[in-house]
Amino acid sequence: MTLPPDPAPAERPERQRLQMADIARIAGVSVATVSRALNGSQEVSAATRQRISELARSLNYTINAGAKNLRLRHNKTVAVVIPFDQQARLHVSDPFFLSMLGSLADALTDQGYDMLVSRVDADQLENAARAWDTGAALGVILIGQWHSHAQINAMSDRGVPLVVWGAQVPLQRYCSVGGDNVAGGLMATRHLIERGCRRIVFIGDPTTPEAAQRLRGHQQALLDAGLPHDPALQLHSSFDTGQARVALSRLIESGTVFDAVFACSDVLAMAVMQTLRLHDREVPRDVAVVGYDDIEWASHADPPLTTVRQPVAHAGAEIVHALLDSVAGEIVPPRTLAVELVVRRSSLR
Amino acid sequence: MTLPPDPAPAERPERQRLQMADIARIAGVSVATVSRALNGSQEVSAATRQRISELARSLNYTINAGAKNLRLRHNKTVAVVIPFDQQARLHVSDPFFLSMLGSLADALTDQGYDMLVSRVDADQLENAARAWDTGAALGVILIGQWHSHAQINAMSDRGVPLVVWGAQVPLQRYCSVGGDNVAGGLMATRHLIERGCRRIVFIGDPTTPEAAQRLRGHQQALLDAGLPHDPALQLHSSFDTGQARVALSRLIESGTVFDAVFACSDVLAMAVMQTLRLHDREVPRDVAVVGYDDIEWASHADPPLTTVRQPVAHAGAEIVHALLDSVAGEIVPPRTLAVELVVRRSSLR
DNA sequence: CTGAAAGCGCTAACAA
DNA sequence: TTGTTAGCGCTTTCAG
Repeated sequence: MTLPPDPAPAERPERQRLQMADIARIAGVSVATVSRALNGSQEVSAATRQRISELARSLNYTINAGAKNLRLRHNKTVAVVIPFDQQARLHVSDPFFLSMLGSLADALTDQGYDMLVSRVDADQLENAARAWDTGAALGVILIGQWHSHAQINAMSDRGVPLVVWGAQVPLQRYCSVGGDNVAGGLMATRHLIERGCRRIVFIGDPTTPEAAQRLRGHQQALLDAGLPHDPALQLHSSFDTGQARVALSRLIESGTVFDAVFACSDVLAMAVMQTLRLHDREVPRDVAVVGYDDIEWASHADPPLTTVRQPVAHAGAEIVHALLDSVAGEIVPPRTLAVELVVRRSSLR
Repeated sequence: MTLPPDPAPAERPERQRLQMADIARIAGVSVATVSRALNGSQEVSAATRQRISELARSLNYTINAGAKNLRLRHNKTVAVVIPFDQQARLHVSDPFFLSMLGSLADALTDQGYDMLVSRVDADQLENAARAWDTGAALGVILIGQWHSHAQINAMSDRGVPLVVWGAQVPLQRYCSVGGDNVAGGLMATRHLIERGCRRIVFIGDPTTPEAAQRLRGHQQALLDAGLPHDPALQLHSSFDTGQARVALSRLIESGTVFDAVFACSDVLAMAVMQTLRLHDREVPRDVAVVGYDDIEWASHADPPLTTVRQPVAHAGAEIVHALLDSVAGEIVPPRTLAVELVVRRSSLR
């Protein structure tokens, strides 16, 4: 009337891993005592606690997290999902996202949480909650909101604890943490104007909230300086550098005059600089260039790239914090982090 | 004599997530039936199976993975650990490692596995097995072996299912999957020699197994061509570009003559090209440069970088395969993957 | 201070 | 075909 599913002693799938009962037996105590000892309970005598801890350590025994979580009805892992846009071809490979991942890993590790990473097609963002639905993670961090605003709202409404790195947008019912994109765009363009640039190309994909805000800042800076906004100078390009190259080449070939480019990411800026060189435009003499993100490569570029620095290291901690709070049931307001203009040679003319 | 730890109905930590019992109640069947239905058992009538599946889907219910794993005594997540060397300052941020991560994510997802990512200090690599010890993961993938050969052997001896991306070295008791570093070094240097280079600088850290093998290939190529091996041309630099810059600058300032550089990574090669430019050496006219990895940036560099391509996409699948096999108890032999020289402008003189 | 026993959410004999 | 029930590895009341 039971189910000893281990009749043949040769059939066990993944034995060898010891469990609490094993070390209890070896130590000659009950599992309850081992549990208490390993969890540092004061109820157990210091001596046995010590003895059991050492035994466990020497045997490389660690409490089975799954069972513990099940019993305690909680868990210590958070899901980080990288939306992966087929079209934009922006995979995990953008250095900015990579560094974000690193930053999150650090913040999570600091707090004793594990990080479950997955990529999900940006068109099916509802899959992002899978790790939560299955109980594998206590919450979800989304890197970038892309075009999925509505789906994210839906997940949030369903009660999925959720924080997204991205822009703060109207009607958002989830917590976002992001850089101050409007200020970033403003700073970048204002700087260019101060360096004497008058016809500044903007390149990015304003259908994403972040780029849209950067564009807004850009336009504001033009307005502030009394400069006209020429639509011909606004180049649409997703984060894919191929598009950027084509768009910029076309612009140059069309004979349109411009003396600066503000790109929505450093990767884009790199493509811009290469394209300019291809067309014998020298940076910064002929065209000043400003990027966005301040990835490590930016300072080593040739010429070193002026860019808007996103507070990546800080962001990781901030995001994790927000998620943990929202798991605890708090209503966490969106947060906008200050960004900073880092001036290097690419914009000095 | 029991433990209803939910006396106050307002105290429950993270309720709201439904469980099998809930949907069983709603569907008016037993949990066993739900379980069977959701697992696609043939024992349950097609009608109820359908009904229950739809109910679950509409309620966003998903089987709790932790409980299922506990009961089934297995799990579907693998740990990917990125050794993180304080000294080499090589974090997750090297694009090569990033793309490796992406490749693993894809391969794992394809097979229905989750990916738990952690960084561990390369000096305390024994922590890499934590996810396995706690039962959180069924195996561990290590990206790079660095200097921790012995510790990896130890983990493997302990029975931790383990695959490392890296070089195949003598006395290794774990499975490694890696590019053919000797061949890579050979191809790179032979190519340089064919282009007429005679004094070729090698830059890398030969205390890591991978770089050591690339150096071996490099030396072999020199030997094959009857060229002398000048120790002065062998520059030690970890993957940190700062070291590379300093070392190369010194070499130049010392007046040592050279006409090519073979760098152990593309990131290093980038630093090399910048340093050369700083010293008014033109690439490839004055100095030909070959890198290693073929990260995305390489083809967009200025000039585009000749490099040894590592089969990243393929590697992810290969590694996952090896790990799964070794979890299944097979003895998986190390595997060396073919690499390929991609000739671009940086070496054409 | 320690042990016995119940049960976290699930699966699979076994019985009906 | 479906329900009943035991138990995966752990924590924690309650009794000793």
